[in-house]
Amino acid sequence: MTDDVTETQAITSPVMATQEDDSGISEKSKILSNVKTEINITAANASKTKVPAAVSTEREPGNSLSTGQHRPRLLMPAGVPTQLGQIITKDGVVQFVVQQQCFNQLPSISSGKSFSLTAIPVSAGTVTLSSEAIPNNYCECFANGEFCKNCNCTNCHNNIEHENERSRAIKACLERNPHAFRPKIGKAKEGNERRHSKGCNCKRSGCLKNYCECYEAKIPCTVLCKCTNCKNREDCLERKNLMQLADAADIRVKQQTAAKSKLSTQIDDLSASISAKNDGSRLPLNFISAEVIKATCNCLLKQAQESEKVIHAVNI
DNA sequence: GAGTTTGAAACT
DNA sequence: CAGTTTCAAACTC
Ligand SMILES: [Zn+2]
Ligand SMILES: [Zn+2]
Ligand SMILES: [Zn+2]
Repeated sequence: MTDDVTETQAITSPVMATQEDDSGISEKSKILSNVKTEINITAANASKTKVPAAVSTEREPGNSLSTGQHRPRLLMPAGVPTQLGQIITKDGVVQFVVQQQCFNQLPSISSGKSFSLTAIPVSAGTVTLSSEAIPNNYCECFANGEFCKNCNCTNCHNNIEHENERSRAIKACLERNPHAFRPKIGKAKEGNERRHSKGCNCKRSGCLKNYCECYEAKIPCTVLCKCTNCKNREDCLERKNLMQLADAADIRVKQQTAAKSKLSTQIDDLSASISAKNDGSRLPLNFISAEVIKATCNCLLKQAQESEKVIHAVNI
């Protein structure tokens, strides 16, 4: 019963007492932070929940290197509070502020909006929360401005059934941070090149791995970047080589795919011809003869040789 | 799949 | 503004 969901007014008065003006979340955040430090929560439990994010989702149709899957990189907008999952004491009970799932939104305390609480009994001193007691309030689907698809969020409201609620949440996020939901990396505007709006701060990747937001977006580092040992500047040889290699790999993949489909059709033709020869009275097995095996082997050999050629070309 | 590396965002 | 912490994605084996 201790995990029950209770109602809002359980929140301690100190939180309410301080501020009535609607001026800002930052005030609330401060207050909540103070509460947090008082409780002395172990670090692992203080689940900071991240907030709507401008995600660099611009995905250029043509250049799907490797998987083509872009990590939905979080470019956290400043000015958006991150105090979801706050823990508040009351009568020896730790309460965890939960919010409507998947809206990446700060529960509004002073406005008295209703949200649920998970209550966990606590002895004095440090508190340990089980991880399942901490709901995941951050949802990447929402951050992407999308409806929830295959995320394992519970009690999800980020769907068409809750359209009103959802658009309210979006609006609220945009009010706090006008840049929320806005892809911060690329705008391929005519004339000027697209670039990272803030630049990266890479130290160890040389900006040649997807850890680097610039590299991930396939753009060179700029003067805005504060990276060390950068090998992703416009004029950098390493960058150019890598790009070349990537292109070559891309070509290779395409050619292999083409070869595969060719082989596949050839096999289909073969089996069709077998069927044609088989007038119904005899088993097809009889026609897997030396002739057929030879033809198949030739196909495979041809494909192998082509792949070899391509790999050779790449290595030059 | 487990374990490590990495850097953005948050926080101080 | 710099140093620290956090944490999930990228990466490695
Ligand atoms: Zn970088
Ligand atoms: Zn950069
Ligand atoms: Zn760089």
